[in-house]
Amino acid sequence: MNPSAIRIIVYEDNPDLRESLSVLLRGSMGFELIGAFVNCERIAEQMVELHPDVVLMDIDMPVVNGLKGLKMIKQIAPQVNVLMFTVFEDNENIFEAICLGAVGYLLKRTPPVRLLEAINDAYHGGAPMTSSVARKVLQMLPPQPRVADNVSYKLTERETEILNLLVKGNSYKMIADKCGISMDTVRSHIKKIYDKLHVHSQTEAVAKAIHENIV
Amino acid sequence: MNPSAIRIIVYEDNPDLRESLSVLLRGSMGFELIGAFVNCERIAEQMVELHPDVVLMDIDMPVVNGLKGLKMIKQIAPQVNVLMFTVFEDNENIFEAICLGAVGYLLKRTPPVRLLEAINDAYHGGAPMTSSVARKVLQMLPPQPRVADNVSYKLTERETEILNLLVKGNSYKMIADKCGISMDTVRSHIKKIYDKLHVHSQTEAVAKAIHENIV
DNA sequence: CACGGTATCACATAATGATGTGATACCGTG
DNA sequence: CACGGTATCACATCATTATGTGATACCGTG
Repeated sequence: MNPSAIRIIVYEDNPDLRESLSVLLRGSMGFELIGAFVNCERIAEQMVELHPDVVLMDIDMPVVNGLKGLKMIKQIAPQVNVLMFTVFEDNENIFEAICLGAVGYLLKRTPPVRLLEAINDAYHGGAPMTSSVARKVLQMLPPQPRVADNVSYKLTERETEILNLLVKGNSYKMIADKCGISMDTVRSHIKKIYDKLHVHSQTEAVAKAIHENIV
Repeated sequence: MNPSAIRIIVYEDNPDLRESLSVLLRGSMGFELIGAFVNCERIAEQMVELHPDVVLMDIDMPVVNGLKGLKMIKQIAPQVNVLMFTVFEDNENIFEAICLGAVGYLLKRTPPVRLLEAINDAYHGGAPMTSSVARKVLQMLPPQPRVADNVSYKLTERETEILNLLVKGNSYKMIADKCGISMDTVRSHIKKIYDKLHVHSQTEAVAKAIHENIV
């Protein structure tokens, strides 16, 4: 066993592919295959006993599929870098896998050299994925991550500040203290905020602020 | 001019790098360099006159930087695939660029072959980026699309219902009406909700509810 | 059946919030 | 310099919320 090599476990139900991967990994410097399994049934034990650095995880497997396997890994050994490895390039699986904490998403048609690079990247804190997967990930990003927020309601700086403090649960008195102004002034600002947001209570203002503005 | 080649414009202020890129692109089959400029000053005209398929955009340029250039491209010719090309790998720029619609983010240390692949990917609908950039993009994704909500706080049905009404801006009186119970009962429920959520005001409860629970 | 959890209501008090009116002061723009 | 916008404060009043204590009733489980 090579102490400096990246410790890898493969989950893959296809015997041929599993064998090819094994051969590839065993034959490559810096990589050490410490396990290759047909499915994720005993994944929990395998994680604690073998403590891999990187897991190569097929998605479409019988009994316990790769997404469930991923979920289990993240519960038991969240530090493990899991690379999804699949023929499918459909949004649903990609989305799921990313949300569950997979670090990368490779297609099975990835050439061997790239595969090794990807494992290496994953181990060193990267998130290897094909450019087509990356495009799908980009599409998952919220359309325009909040650029124009309070602007639409034209809150002044002070008002924005106070609204933020409100959202964090501060009372008038606490806001007055934190801002170094009197409670009456706080009242005055909040009244103006209500006018601008078209609300009539803290609760509504806070809900609206969280849904549409800052925070 | 090769009609089937990918039409590329490069924006790069460093003369050496610009020259290397030009040589690389001119010498490669399937790629056609249709322009290489020092900055984005005349980017609008260049877009309409040259209609590139892919733009390779340096970020750190004098006068008009790459992010501004990207923004202008997206206004004038949003279909153009813009690849950011930079030495920096800092979150702020990546975030900005992705939000503004850049299709990929390459580091200047990318080997030439990869660069050509990336341009090709970008042209064919991919989003080429280094694995380290991809990791940063993943971190931009919302943590976990809320699966376990009020369950964690073990609110009863009634309490959940009332909390929802609170979030929508209802007063005690309105809630009493809508639920057909007395205000005192509403008070009683809300008190219990506060206990369970560990808060002491409507505002905090609403903020917490929106951030962690239903709604 | 006794017990714990839920839902309901009542009474009481203190704290906080909502709204109104009005005033002073600073700042930048036309 | 006058004006509009912003920020500040004061006084006043009414409404709403927060908290506490206690009671009744229903329901399901052990």
